[in-house]
Amino acid sequence: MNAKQAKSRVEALRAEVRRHDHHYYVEDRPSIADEAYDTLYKELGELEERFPALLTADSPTQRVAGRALEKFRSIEHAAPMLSLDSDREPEALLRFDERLRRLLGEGANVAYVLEPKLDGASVELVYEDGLLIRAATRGDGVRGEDVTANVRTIPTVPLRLRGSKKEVPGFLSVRGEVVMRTVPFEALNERLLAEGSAPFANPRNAAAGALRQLDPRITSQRPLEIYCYDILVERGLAVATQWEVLEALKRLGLRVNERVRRATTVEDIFEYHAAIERDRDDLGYEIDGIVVKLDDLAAREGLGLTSRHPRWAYAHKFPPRKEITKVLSIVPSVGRTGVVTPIAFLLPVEIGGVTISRASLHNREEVKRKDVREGDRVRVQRAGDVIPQVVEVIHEDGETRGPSWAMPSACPSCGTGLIERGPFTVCPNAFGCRAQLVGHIVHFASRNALDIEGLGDETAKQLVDVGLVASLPDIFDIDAEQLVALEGFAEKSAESLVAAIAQAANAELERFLLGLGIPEVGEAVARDLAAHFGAIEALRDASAEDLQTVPGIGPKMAEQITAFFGTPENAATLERLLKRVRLRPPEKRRSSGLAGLKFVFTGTLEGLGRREAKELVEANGAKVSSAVSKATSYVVAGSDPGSKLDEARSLGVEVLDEERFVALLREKGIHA
DNA sequence: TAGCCTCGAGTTCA
DNA sequence: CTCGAGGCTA
Repeated sequence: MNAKQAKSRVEALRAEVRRHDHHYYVEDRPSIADEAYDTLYKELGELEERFPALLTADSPTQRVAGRALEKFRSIEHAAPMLSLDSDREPEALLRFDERLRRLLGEGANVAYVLEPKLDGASVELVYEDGLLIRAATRGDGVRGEDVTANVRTIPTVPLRLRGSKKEVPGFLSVRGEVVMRTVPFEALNERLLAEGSAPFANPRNAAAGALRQLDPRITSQRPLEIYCYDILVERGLAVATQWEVLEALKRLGLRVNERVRRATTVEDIFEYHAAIERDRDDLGYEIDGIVVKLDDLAAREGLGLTSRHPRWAYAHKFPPRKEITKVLSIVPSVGRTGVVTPIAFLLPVEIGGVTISRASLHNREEVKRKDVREGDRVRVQRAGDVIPQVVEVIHEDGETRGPSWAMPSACPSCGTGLIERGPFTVCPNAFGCRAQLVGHIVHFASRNALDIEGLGDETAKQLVDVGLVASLPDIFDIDAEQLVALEGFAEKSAESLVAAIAQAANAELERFLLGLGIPEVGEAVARDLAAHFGAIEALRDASAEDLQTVPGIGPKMAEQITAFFGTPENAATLERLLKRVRLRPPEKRRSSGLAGLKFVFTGTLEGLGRREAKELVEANGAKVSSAVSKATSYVVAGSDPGSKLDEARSLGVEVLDEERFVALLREKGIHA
C-alpha cells in the first residue's frame, strides 16, 4: 500500500469509527457488532503506526495522550460560567415565573426549556472549526483549569464535531456536565477498595476527581460521560432559542439529556418537576433538581444578570433525600454539659452518597413526639443535606412493636439519678461523672480552645477509663511511657501527644477561657472577657456587676460565670490548671482598613481556609459573625455555599466570591 | 415588651 | 447548619 492509498483508507476508517462511536456512546444505539468495531479500530491504529505522517490529534485512536502533567494550567472561559439561583420551595419558583413575566411585559409569550439538574462537574468545551481544542473545569466561573487531555478521554465527547465544513461553526464554546453513572461509580469504588485506595463519597466527587487527575491514562479508566446544555459563545450558528441550541448541539454530535422538555406555564414546570423526581432513582445518574430556562435568547439579553446569577434561569431543587431504614437501638449518651442525648443507631443506609448509621433524637420530648422505638422502620433524611435526622416512623399493618423508649432514671455513665430540665434530661454529677469529664477534656483540647492534636473522643475516653486522668489538670501529668502501655498507642503517637499537650500549656487567655467550659461562654464571649479583664485572676474575682459592664453580658450570663468560679470544685481545678499553664494576655488588635465591617463566611474557601480567613479579617479590626443580618457588611461565599447565601440575597447584603474577597483585602493593603 | 441580632451547643461523616 | 435563648434596642 502506498502513502496515497493509506491516506484515503485512514480517512475512511476514521469516519467509520467516529460514526459508530457516536451511535454507541452519544445515541446509546450501537450500529455495529463489537468484534467488527474492534477490527476497524485495530486496522486504523496499525495504519497510523506505519504512516505516522497521517496521524492527527482528532483521530479516534488519540483520546488518551499518554503523558502526565505537573499541574493544570488556568485558562479563562470564553464567557463566564454562572451559577444558577436556586431554591426548593414552590413559592420561589412562582416568584421566578412572576418576575420574568413582569420584566418581559404584559402579553409577552413566555416559553421555557426544562432540563434535569445534573449533579456532576461542570466543564467548558471549546471547538474551533469543528475540532476540540480546549476543555476547562468551571473553577470560579471566570477561570478554570485546563483539563483538555482528560476530557478528550471521555467517549461521549466528540473530538471533532459532526457535519460538513459548512455546517460546523467556526467557533463554539459549550457548557456541559461531566457525570459518572451510579452503576459504574459503584464498580469503581469496589475496584478502589480492592486496591486499598479510598472510595469516593458520591458520583459527583468521583467525576470531579477523575477530571483533576494529572495523568490522563487514569482518567481514561474512569467511566465518565458528558451532557451538554448551553452555548457560552458561538460564531456561525443560527440559533434564536434554547431549544434550537439543544437541537444544534445534538446535530453537531454533542450529547444532550434525553429528558429535556419545553413548557409555557408554571403548572407545566411543577408537573415536570414531579415527574423527574418520581423517576429520580431510575435515571442512573444523580440529579438534584430541575433547571428552568427562558427559551428566547434575545429576551435573555434584556434581562441580564444579578450579581451572581442570570435572571433568565432558575434551579428548582428537590427536597433532601430521604431513605427508610431500621432503628437497631436507642442509646443515651452523656455530653460535657451533662445533658443526656438519646442516639438512634441505624441499620446503615446511603443517603445522597454518604452512609448514615446514627442520628440524634435530641431529647426526651422528641423521642416521645415521634414515638421512635427500637426495631422501628423509620424515614431518615439529611437536614440541610448534612445532619441525619429521623423524620418519622413508618407503620405497617399488623406490625408488632417493642415497648416505647424511656429515658433511664440513672446516668448511664455514673449511675447518679437524672433530673429533668425542660425537655432535656441532665446528669447533675458534674464532677464525678466520667462521661462529662471525657466531654470536658475533648472540649478543652478542641481546635478553638487549646488545640491539642491527638486528644479526641476516643483517646479521652481511654485516658479516663484506665484512670490516667481523674480530673482535667491530670492531662498535663501524662508521660509517654504511660501511654505506650495503653492499647493503640505506639511510641511515636504517644510522644507526639505528650508534646502536643506540653505545647498547649502555653496558651492564649481567650482559648483557655473557652476550654474551661463555663456555661454560656463560647468563642465570642471568651474573647470579650479576655479583652476586658486581661487576666484570669481578674475575671475569677469579678462580681456579677463587674461582669455586666462588659457589652453582651447580661444578668443571666453574669450569674452563670460567677457561679462557675464560686463552685469549690471548679476553683480547685482552676488552681491546679494555672500551675501548669502559662497564659498569654490578649493581643492588641491592630485595627485598620476593615474596622467597623462585619463579615459572614459560607461555603468552602479554596485559597486560604475559612479559619485563616476569619483570623485575618479579625486581626484587621473587622468582626466575623455566624449568621447573616441587616448589619452584615459582606457575605463571603466559597464553593458549595449554604443557606446564608440566600439569606444575604433576601436581605440585600453584598456577596463576595473568594476572588473578590481577596481583592478587597488587597485593596486595603492586607495580604493573605 | 417585641423583635432583632448574636451566640452557644449539639450534630454526622470522610 | 439549625435551634433556642440571652442581650440589646426601638
